[in-house]
Amino acid sequence: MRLSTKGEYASRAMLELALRFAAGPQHIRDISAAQDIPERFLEQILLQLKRAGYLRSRKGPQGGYFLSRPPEGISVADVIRVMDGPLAPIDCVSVTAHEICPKEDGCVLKGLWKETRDAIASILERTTLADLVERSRSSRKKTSTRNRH
Amino acid sequence: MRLSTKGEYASRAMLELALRFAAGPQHIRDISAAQDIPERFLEQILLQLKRAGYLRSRKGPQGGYFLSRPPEGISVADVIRVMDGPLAPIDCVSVTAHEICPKEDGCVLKGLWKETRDAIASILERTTLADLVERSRSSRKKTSTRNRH
DNA sequence: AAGTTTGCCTATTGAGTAAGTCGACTATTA
DNA sequence: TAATAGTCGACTTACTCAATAGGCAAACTT
Repeated sequence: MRLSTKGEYASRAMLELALRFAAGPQHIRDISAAQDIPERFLEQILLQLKRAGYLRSRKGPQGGYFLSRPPEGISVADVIRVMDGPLAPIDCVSVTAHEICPKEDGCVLKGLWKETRDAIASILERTTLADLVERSRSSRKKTSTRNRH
Repeated sequence: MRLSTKGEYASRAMLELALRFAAGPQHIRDISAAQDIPERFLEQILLQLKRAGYLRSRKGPQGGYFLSRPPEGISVADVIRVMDGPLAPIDCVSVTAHEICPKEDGCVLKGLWKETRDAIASILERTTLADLVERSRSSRKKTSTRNRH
């Protein structure tokens, strides 16, 4: 039940972009540095997220990446599905990659996998980047009040 | 968030063994046939589950595998952990493979992964092989009354 | 217009894992 | 003692993951 490194990096990068949403385009290099993600690897990840429609970009100096819509409109599930595919533990219970199970009869395990899928999806779908930003800001306030820019 | 084939096969095999728990040792071959799992592959899986303490075996004619304790005492989480390792999406929130996160401060995502892990674990830990057997029997009764042996 | 900055795209690599196969060995029982 | 069945380790094949690299295209600067 593992999340790929790519999926984790993508989540972190999107969070970073959500945190700086108001500040306009962000360079790959800066996101890479802020979140400690290999630059060339991050490049591919952002590109993938762009192709999926969650990011837009601008070239040249003052260029960079930015969310294609406000953080409220993008869930963690959206991000992970782009990077890692369906959330379901196995395909026969996936909503996005539904595949007919040859063993239709009394496959009790199928019910269990579906339950699992729904539990995962319900958490990741209702959690938006805006939620993460909010949590991030409130936890930062509690621990220390440093405002690095 | 994928379950490996091995994890799925293991679950199916254990369910099969739970269904036939009263009948004594079951041959690899029969489990393989009943659940449509490659025989030599299943061999390894059962061996692994044996080493983990969930199965016992007997050699020679009338030999085979059987659960080391009643189906109530083995959860699906137990089985999957043997085959695929920790249930957690990433190691820093795993109970079994806990690893210190270098980015301690305000890692909001960590909270989310933990929530996800707990949701998965709660389902798979409370579901025992006995539960699956029960569900299997009641659903079999509903759809048809064929009793293949 | 030239040059710099930045993202865009494709290919490649190296490591590791996943899924499955194989051959020989050992214990049990008829 | 022959047949049955599990045990063990090695091997294979294909694929995926994580990352790197090279050149291209757009945009901004001077």
